[in-house]
Amino acid sequence: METKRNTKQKQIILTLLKEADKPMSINEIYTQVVSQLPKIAKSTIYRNIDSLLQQNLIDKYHLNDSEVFYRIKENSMEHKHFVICNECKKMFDLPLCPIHEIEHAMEQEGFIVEEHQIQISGICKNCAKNK
Amino acid sequence: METKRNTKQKQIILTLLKEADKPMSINEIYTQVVSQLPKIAKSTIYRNIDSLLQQNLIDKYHLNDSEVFYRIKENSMEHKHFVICNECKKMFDLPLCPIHEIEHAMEQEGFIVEEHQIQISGICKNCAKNK
DNA sequence: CTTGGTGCAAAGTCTTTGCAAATCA
DNA sequence: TGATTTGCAAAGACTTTGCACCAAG
Repeated sequence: METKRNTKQKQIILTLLKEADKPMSINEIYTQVVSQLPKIAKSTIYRNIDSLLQQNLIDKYHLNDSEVFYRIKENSMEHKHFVICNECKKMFDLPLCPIHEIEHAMEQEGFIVEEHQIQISGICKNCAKNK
Repeated sequence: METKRNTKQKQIILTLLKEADKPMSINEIYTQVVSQLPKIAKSTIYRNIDSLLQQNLIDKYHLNDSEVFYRIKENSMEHKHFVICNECKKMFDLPLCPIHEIEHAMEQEGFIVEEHQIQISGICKNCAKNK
């Protein structure tokens, strides 16, 4: 089994994702990290993100139809989904997760659910107001 | 307002998606269409898919973490989601949609839901059996 | 006819990979 | 020290665009 080293680059990325606690794109991550580590390569971001995905420390999301986001995993007790505003692109927590009941129904039919994601988009309160 | 022509290429793509009635990737679409129209360019597929999305005749999905799929829209009465098997990559219909109740809750908080998608993946009955 | 669509090739994006040098353990 | 990770540059994969020609309305 391969060993995962704890490099400065990886620590910074992980800390960033922890403190953001919201989904971030590769570019957002890169821009932030560059300010602390000016010489970091984008490929290092990609490689560390892959590594963190393998280590199950982060999740991957498609929150709108073209961008990929990554977010720190919760204490496994907290289960979170997100909603994105099509106007301001801000993300909001989804207050509840309606999948579990469905999972139950599906597992009775023999399908083993491993992962699920929900994507909801629309217009947030604030943007709706300013229209 | 721009006019949308009904070209042979577009008709073939639309018919293909209608008959498949499951999400297809650009490559799947291309491979199928080429057998009927050997000279078609992949860019024509992309452009027609964009056009069909604009016309609201098809939907775009990310059903696994890297591929994009397109599927014909239902008679607007039928509202469908899909489940994908991580083993055989087959897709199955999701029997019900649990989003509407959430939408309601969200709209009471001022968020206007425009779109939603659900992605569930796991192991289907058949693949689980063969393990 | 007139305008939008097509095929082709080239250009853009985003992501991955090869490699020598650097760094962690 | 020994092996993984880094930065850089180059290669890949996927998607978009420019343009001359074609075809739908």
